[in-house]
Amino acid sequence: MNIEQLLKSATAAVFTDLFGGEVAESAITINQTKKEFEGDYTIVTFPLIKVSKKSPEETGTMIGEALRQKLDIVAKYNVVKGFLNISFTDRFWSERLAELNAEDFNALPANGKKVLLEYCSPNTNKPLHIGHVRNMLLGYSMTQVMKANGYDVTTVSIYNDRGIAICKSMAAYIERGNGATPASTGIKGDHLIGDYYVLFGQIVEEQLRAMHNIPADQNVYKTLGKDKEVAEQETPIFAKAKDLLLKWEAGDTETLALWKKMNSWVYAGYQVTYDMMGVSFDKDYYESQTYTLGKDIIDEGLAKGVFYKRPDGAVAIDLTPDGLDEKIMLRSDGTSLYMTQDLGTAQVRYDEWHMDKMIYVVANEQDYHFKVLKLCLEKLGKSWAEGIHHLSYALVESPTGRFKSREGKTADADDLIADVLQIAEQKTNELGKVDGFSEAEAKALYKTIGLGALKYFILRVNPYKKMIFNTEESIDFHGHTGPFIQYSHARIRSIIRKYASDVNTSDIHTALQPTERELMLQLYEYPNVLRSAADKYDPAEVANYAYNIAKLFNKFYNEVPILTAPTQQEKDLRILLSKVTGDTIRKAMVLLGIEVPEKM
RNA sequence: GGUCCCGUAGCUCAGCGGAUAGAGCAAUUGAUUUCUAAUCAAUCGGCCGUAGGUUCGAUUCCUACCGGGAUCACCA
Repeated sequence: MNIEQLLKSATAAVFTDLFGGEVAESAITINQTKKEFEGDYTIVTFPLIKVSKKSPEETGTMIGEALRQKLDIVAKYNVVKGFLNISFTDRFWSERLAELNAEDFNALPANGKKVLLEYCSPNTNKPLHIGHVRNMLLGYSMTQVMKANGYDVTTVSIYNDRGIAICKSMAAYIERGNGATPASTGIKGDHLIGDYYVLFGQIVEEQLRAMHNIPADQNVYKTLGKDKEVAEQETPIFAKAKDLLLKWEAGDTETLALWKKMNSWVYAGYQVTYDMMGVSFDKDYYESQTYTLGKDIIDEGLAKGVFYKRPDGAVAIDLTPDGLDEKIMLRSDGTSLYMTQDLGTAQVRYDEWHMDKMIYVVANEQDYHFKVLKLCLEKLGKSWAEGIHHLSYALVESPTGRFKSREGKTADADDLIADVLQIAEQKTNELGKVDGFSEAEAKALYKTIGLGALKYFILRVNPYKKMIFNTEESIDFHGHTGPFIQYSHARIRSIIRKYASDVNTSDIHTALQPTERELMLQLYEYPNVLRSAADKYDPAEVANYAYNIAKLFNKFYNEVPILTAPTQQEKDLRILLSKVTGDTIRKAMVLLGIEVPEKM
């Protein structure tokens, strides 16, 4: 039952009876009643007075009285200015509780729609950083949210495994690697390759210093008056990287072997991080296999007159009528661009999956790219293009500004995770929370809590807003945090364990305390939150909801005796309410990829 | 310069047409013979960037401006 819809229809019907005129249901706004007023739901009567021709108070009172008579679930009402506050009966809420327990609101029914969701998609020349963490959390959570909304979701990732970047790592490795491997150095594969990427930059600098006699205390690029990207091109090491790129493209066996070996180390390294984060993909794509895609689409676009060939031979599209610019689709030498590949890859994916929606979880610096991508596909007449959605997320910043890829340990995903786990362990021990736990159980708990803190800290922020990542705060376990919610769940489970007998799940009738009503009302909102999170592509809505439920429960827990309730009926009801609350917290947290412990 | 995104408490964030704008952190105080105090309750803290407009009603929608960021490559 959708209560708000029911109230709307009833209000519209009652309104016509009372005042004659019709009122559109869309003109009726229904909100949850604000805390400081009595009531469950509030009907705003201001918009209705034009037709009712009575004051807001009078209109509200008349509708309230009519609703009370018409619907036996309405216990009482009160009117404050243009607000009609409706209270449902205790019986009504008790029935909802039994209904919540019986129905599995974790998933809305399957809707037969297919979603392809791409996320993570790293460049294989460096380890994952905090931006990827936000990406993975959003991608994973969005996957769960869409599934819970009845979509059939397939997750994919595309590895940018070729190009000049990886060749730089390779060049540095050949120069100074001495055959190092992850096994020989004990360094995680992706970090090892990342180290050589960093080393490449250092070699460039060394060589430039030598070439131009720049003393060690002077900045190379400032002295040269050139950007790094320009200056590096004159160095031998860059020439080597470039040569590797050409050899790679020519299919040189030795180059390909090294490239494969180094990439395999990276993937093994990533896998460790993925496992820790709990993410996985149904299918991996590799740029080395897709980078030539899209030529067909270019031809198609030319044939359809959507694209045109410029005098210099490049293929372009004029998007100035759409407020954008002229965009090159294919280089004058006929080779692919990022856009070319993405057009091609999108088509290939559609041919394979026939998805209704394709969600790309990619940082907001690519907003323009995805706007162009979608627009091009639409102009090419691809009906499926409208299902494309760029889930854009903003930068994660450190309290002192932007995280630079090479400065500060906190930007690195693995370091971040390690920090959070270490602090979770320390704090959990300090509080004696693992007394009586086996070593394995304790370890599992540290992980649950540490990752819960990290994941929640990032997911609770709306994706398109840039967020400040403060390590101190991310591992805070008080207040609006993952561990607070986990703790609430553990408390609930503790009560259920102590209760020891089967929970009475029948429809229990007893007078309700205000906190009980409030909690029930919020629990009943769960499916709405699910829908909204999917519609807005925003897991933060689920995160904030879980917090609100946990907070309400703790209030209830402190105010009302559960196991020692005065009557059996009250006890039964409170146990059931606790159980449903715990279930709801768990379901919501599962959508965020956060585990919830039985004890902590 | 064009386009897009963001400006809400000291800090981190909710709210995005409705009532006296909410949480958490920080600061101060109180609650444990009682179901896990990683809890609860209370105090303190706001011209919702600024100025106009639309509306019965604007933090929320529109316009302009001011701050911050991104983007406008035959890079990815």
